[in-house]
Amino acid sequence: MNIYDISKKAGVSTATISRVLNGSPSVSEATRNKVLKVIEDSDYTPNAFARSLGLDTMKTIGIMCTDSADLFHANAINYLERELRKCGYDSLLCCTGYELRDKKNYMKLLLSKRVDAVIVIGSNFLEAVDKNNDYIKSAARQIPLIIINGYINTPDIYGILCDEMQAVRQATALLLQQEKRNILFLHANKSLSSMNKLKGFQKAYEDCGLTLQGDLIQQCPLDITAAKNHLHSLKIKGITFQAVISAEDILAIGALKYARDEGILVPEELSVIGYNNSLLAESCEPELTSIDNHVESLCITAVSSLMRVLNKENVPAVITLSSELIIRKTTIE
Amino acid sequence: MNIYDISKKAGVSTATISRVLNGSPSVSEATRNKVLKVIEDSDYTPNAFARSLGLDTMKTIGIMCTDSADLFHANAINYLERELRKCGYDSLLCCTGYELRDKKNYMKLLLSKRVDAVIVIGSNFLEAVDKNNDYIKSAARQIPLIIINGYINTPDIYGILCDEMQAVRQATALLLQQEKRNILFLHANKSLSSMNKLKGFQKAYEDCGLTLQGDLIQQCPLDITAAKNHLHSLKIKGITFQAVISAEDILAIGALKYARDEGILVPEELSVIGYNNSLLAESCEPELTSIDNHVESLCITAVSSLMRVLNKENVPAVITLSSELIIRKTTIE
DNA sequence: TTGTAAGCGTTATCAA
DNA sequence: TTGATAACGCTTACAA
Repeated sequence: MNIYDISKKAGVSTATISRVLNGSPSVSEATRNKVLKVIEDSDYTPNAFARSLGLDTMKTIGIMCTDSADLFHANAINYLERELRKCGYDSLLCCTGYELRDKKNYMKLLLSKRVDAVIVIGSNFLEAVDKNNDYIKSAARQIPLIIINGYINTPDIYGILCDEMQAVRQATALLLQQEKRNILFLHANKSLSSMNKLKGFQKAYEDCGLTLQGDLIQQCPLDITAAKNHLHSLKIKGITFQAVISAEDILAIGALKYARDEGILVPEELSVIGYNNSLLAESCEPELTSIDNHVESLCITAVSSLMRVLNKENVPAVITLSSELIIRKTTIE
Repeated sequence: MNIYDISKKAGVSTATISRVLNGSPSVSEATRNKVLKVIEDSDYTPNAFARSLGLDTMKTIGIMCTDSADLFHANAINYLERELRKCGYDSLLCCTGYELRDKKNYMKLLLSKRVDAVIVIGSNFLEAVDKNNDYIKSAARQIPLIIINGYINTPDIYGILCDEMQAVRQATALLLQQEKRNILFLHANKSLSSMNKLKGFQKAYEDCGLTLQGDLIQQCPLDITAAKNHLHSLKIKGITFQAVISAEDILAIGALKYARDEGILVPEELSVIGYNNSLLAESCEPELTSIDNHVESLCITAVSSLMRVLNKENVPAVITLSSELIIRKTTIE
């Protein structure tokens, strides 16, 4: 059942059918009704492919993330999909995993599907080695490209960021003020996002004129048990710390588990601050002080920026939203 | 830049370009290399719309869920996307929210985009009132339709289920054996999934010949604090219970928070069992005994069933995987 | 092994 | 207000 069939049945041309379908004003009321009636009776659905071919758009935005099961990503996907839908766009989701090769392939795929734009959920997505992000730059030459929580300095790439560096800097400063001199910074990877947080951590030490010992910066897998065990092993090595700031809530949970194992009191003997203010932060015990990066705002801003880019309006290359420290029970007042 | 441009540059016909692009064996090595070289140099990407128009498929599967931020859904989306990709399919994601009206619209939208099939993530998606699922039945007449963790008894709908009823029945039986006579069943909605779990709960009581008091079945919003407060209010009303089984981990976490508030010992005075075995179950304290519904297996099975349906192979209407009780620290041995 | 040309189902331009 | 028809870019049956 296609537009020709309908045109025959209705006794008008395909052009007129198309006009009715697209709400063109230049169709007489009588014709319109006649056509609508026929369409109704035939339960005909226009072929989106043919339509896309002519218009060269499918009204679809590609969303790339490493892992949709990660809580931050899961929330972002949810908000993005909702906002895009409001604007009449579908979301083609790509969970690339962590391999650069796969990320590149997914990007190629999205381009070949001729999505109207790509939104990259940048945390854990961008590589710290700049050259490894070249494929993103090259994609941006073809279609609008928005990065959430990340930025690559290239024309045609728009970054919607939250100020991770500043957030960690303030959180660290808070702990230093409380005379916690040995703070452990725990991260899971060398993503741009992690490195920004680390910078904030280091700056806070500089701000106070304190020297930061190298062994207080630690990396471990993104997993509760891995984080817990990592801290145990540090303790055995004799590395001491009175606080932990982690780049992810999940690592902070590991720190809480470690403290419980060792009988260390939280927050009195060990303060812990997580990042993301995810559901995990409310689930654990004691409830976790965590940095909220305002996912929802990031996503809403990303979509509205994207719409302006698509409309050829002028959009700032970088928009930075502030983060917020949510104080719960793993830090002292 | 289209196939004609490439064909001119390479000095061969568009048919040959197409053959090279699609890996047809009937192209000479020399021609193939020449064409590939030209394609490379021109950084040409085939137009997926034109291709889809001819083939009448975009190799895209629609995924519908209520809320991708829910941990079960987030995991399912991740696994589904990964498995579909392996089979060469993209995923068009729809997070519909909980309104029936919206669900219907999303389904219409997917159909008009001519996806090759739809996978519905059923938990919280299917309505308990059968008639409200009619739009799904009607969609199934047009394209293959797979429901994960849900089933509608209609030809052309395939259900990949985990045995929620049995799982809850066994978990309840375990508690009853431990002389916990008043078990509270806590659920967040009247979805088919919740109702199945409830049935298992009731059956376990029947199995033991015990009568279940109506006020031990409780509903509250899907939220830690809401669950906690709900239990507080029950206590005030004088409703007593020695165990909680919840239809979602998040409600179980609320129960743990309640116990902590009240100084009730878990698991000695109150046993708690969650559902989903999500990350939350490992994050809380004490760590939560929870029913694992094997999301990954569900998704892998769903995709492989779907591929068979697409190949017109014979596929059972219902596949049920067993669930598994993961014992942690909120139940006694 | 390669080329020609029809066909996929729309939309848009131009003419009536 | 309506119709005829080219155009969108690819695949494929058939011919060479």
